[in-house]
Amino acid sequence: MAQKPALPKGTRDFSPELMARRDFIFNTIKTVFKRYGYQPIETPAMENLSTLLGKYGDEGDKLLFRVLNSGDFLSSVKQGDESLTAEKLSPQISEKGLRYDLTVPFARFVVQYRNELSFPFKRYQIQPVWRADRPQKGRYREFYQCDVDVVGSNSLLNEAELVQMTHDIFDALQIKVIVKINNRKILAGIAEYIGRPDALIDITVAIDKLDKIGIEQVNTELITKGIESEAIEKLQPVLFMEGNSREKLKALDKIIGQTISGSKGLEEMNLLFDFLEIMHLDKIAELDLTLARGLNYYTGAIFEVKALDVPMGSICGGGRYDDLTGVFGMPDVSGVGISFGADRIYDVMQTLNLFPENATASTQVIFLNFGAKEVIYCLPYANQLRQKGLSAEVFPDDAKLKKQMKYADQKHIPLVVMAGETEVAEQKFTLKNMLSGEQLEVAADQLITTILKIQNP
RNA sequence: GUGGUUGUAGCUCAGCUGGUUAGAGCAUCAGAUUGUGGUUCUGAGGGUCGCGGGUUCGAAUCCCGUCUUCCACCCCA
Repeated sequence: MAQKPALPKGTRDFSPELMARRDFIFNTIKTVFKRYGYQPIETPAMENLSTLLGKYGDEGDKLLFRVLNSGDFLSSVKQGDESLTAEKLSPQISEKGLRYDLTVPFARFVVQYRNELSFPFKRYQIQPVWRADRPQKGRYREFYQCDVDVVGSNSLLNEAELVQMTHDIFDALQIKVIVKINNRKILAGIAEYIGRPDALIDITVAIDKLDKIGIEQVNTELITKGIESEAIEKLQPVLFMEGNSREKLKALDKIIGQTISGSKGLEEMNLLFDFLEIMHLDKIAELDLTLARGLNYYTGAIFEVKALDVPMGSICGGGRYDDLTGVFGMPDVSGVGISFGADRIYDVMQTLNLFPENATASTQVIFLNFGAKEVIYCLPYANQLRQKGLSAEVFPDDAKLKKQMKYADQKHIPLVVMAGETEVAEQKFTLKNMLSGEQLEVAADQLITTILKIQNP
């Protein structure tokens, strides 16, 4: 019985054409990562739920894909008197989950191999992650992240380097971006200043929506979260703050300069912008106090990158986490990193038509098949081309020339080599340029040099 | 998780207030062209109308459920 082929919700296939473009993105990103001394690692698609749960907040826990235990996973389930809920059943039948991001598995990795790594440890990691979210524009259930992180260094130079790599990558991809930067310590200082340090998360999440829903709705949300009106009143000058990054930092100093975390955060940001100015990166980076970022583990700088010419969620995000390795038993190791969302970058480049034309070309030369004897005549020459570094193929079947030509045409193969009875007898080949349609005859011993000349003029 | 939306050939879509045998374009394959693609002409194949149930003499069409698509919220790359 034939079944309809289909994919799980929110997942996609990638054809050769798509892969050529995706590889273009991955290669660009990788090249930059390596240029700054980062080394690749990979971790499994699955992690134990114990390493995943509780790292991303309640929302994140809900979005984790859980993997059922193998075998008769129900046999050991203990059912009490109370009714069975998914929440109670889940830990009994599932102990593994698909990774939700690359940062937490990396933290696990660092702790596990701490004695073999030399710090600061700089790694990059390009792998898919899974989230059981509802798919929509730019949001998938399986997508690739390209993470760069450095752990074991507190220096703000690392933050500056991440911004610089971000600049290099999007410059190479020709996407115009703005890097928004904020600092959790500043946010904490603000929460402290208005007298609600406990409500940091609620406050930042509400502020994060400022440019989306406006000041009044933000204030409404703060009220529903139980923030007193005097506190909201004290918050207003921060929300209305204007000027460039430096001016904002200066103005903030008057407001939260006295708070412990606030002053620390301001100090960090001033130093970071010093670096960015020296590196001439202050044009693409800006301080954005409304940037909150949900991931719970960030403690210092936070980043988000948005494409300027396309309305789309962030294509890149990251920040500093002072104690992510702490939960795995390795305290006081600070890390900072950023993650590039390859799939969203793809969507941005697709809408802006930024992919280079020749990204799909693969085979450079094809030998048509005129029959058994003729193929034997061609085979050594195809091999010689491959040894010279050209990609060459020989059509496997003795099909009609029309079909073989059509194959070459649709695969965008620029050069076709033909050898039938006549060519074999006269020890030559017929070369056809598929772009111009021109044909020329070449002596067999001249074939390789002629093709090389055409391919690398 | 909440609200809305979509589903007809491989793809993009027509298909009227329910009424004979569900259509088009593109794509595929074959031929015109026995050693020549991208243009043209001719022909052919391809459908449980997402799936399940209901209403009806009769359902692609109306109703319910379910899955899927896309969108908004939540959250996020």
